[in-house]
Amino acid sequence: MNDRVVVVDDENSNQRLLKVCLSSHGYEVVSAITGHDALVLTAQWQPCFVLLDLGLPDMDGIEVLKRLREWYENPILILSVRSDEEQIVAGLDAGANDYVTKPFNTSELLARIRASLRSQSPQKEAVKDFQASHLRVDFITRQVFVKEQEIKLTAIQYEVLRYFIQHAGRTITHKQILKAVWGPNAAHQNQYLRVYVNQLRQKIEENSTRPTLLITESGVGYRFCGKSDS
Amino acid sequence: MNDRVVVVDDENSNQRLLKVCLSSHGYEVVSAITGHDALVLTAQWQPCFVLLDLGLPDMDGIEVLKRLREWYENPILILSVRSDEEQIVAGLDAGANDYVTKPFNTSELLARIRASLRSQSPQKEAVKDFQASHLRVDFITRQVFVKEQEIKLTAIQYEVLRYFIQHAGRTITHKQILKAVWGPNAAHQNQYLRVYVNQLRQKIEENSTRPTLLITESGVGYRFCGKSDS
DNA sequence: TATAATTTTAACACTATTTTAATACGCAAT
DNA sequence: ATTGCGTATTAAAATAGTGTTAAAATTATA
Repeated sequence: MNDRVVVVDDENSNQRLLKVCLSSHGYEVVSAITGHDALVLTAQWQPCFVLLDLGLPDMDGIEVLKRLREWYENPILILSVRSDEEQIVAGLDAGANDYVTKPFNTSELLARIRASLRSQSPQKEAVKDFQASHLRVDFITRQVFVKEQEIKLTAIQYEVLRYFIQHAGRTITHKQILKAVWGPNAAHQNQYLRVYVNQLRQKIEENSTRPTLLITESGVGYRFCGKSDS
Repeated sequence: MNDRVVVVDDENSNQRLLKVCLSSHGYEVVSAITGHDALVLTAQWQPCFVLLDLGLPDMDGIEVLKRLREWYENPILILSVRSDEEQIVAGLDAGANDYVTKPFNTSELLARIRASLRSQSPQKEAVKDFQASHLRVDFITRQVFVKEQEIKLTAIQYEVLRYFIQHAGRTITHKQILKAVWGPNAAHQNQYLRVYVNQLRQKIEENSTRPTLLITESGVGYRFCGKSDS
């Protein structure tokens, strides 16, 4: 989850206040002055939420909100001087997650942002699962199965396997995987790899002396063969 | 998508007002007067959201909210006479989706309800208990049974067990559970975990030296094995 | 305030994993 | 066939992680 935010407000003083407040809490703030800018910036910047003032120079704020909601699914919080019921209902029904009236209390605003972010349905995670021939890896539960029989891997064994699977199909140099798993200082410890590749083969290959998944590319590195069936 | 609602408020006039207001908009309302009732009714009635007044006769409202959030995932909106920042932040951070101060405007309340329901699209059935082999946990009463014999857990022991059960099947890193139970500052206190996992094993495992439920994933964390039978 | 219960800290025994080292293997070039 | 190089295999040594217990500190309760 990123920390980017788009703040839409045409008053400079508000922009400054919000920017200070949000960035001091770890958010990366980008400001938009007009409704048009709000739409473009949100599309480009892909923020984790949007703070939207309804009083804009070029467009109706509610209209901007509706246009955003056509494709933007993260929280949108309205910040507005108007506290009348009609406007609040219109804002919420147009797709806002919350409506905060100005002047607002910053700690309340931050809490409302946290609440909105929390209630968001969990994002689709990247690759959850890998399956090829007799091997299955569940990256969520961290379980590895060979022929539907769970096998136990140590922390490093799992990391090595995960790296290979994530780069399945391409040859990975010794240096690459050593850096990825052991860190940059271990980039030349090729022996580590020999040991661990061997351990993995014992566990995941049908015949570890004739590997079909974890192939040696002599002088270069290793290559994990097998596309995920899923 | 059901239309059931639990309204928690100890004042009769508020109860009547909310009941009229909500039922005229298609909701089926059930009322709770006390915090205890709120927990039991929410478990039984499985509402699509809860309206919670914080001033209750038997328990602290925030405490009720936290207890609900241990297993209830649908929206909870706070209705309260207290409009101070401190209380609002506490309520939202305890897991509320919104905080509306009394006296409230009914159409705004309804709009905020719609917004909360919208943002949490797939409704979730509350998991009120867990049962596997010889272990049973009732999340509402916080009772734990081993072979139908109730055992007593301390507050932290219960929190640790609850976190593991609610993430059953997946490997939980030390950091994850430390953050969840002790807070972000304790993310590195692995020793806490060793002690508490050991205590739990003594209480819930048939043979604590050969655990079958709370498995060690060396170098990573722990994994709670066992799917709920229910 | 005294007492009990719980949480935190610390010490030590034990286990698992990682690293190192020694040796064997396979293949290509001479 | 022999040499040389990179790789595979194995096991012992070193390290890191875990289990266990109990005392100290803290918090809750009477």
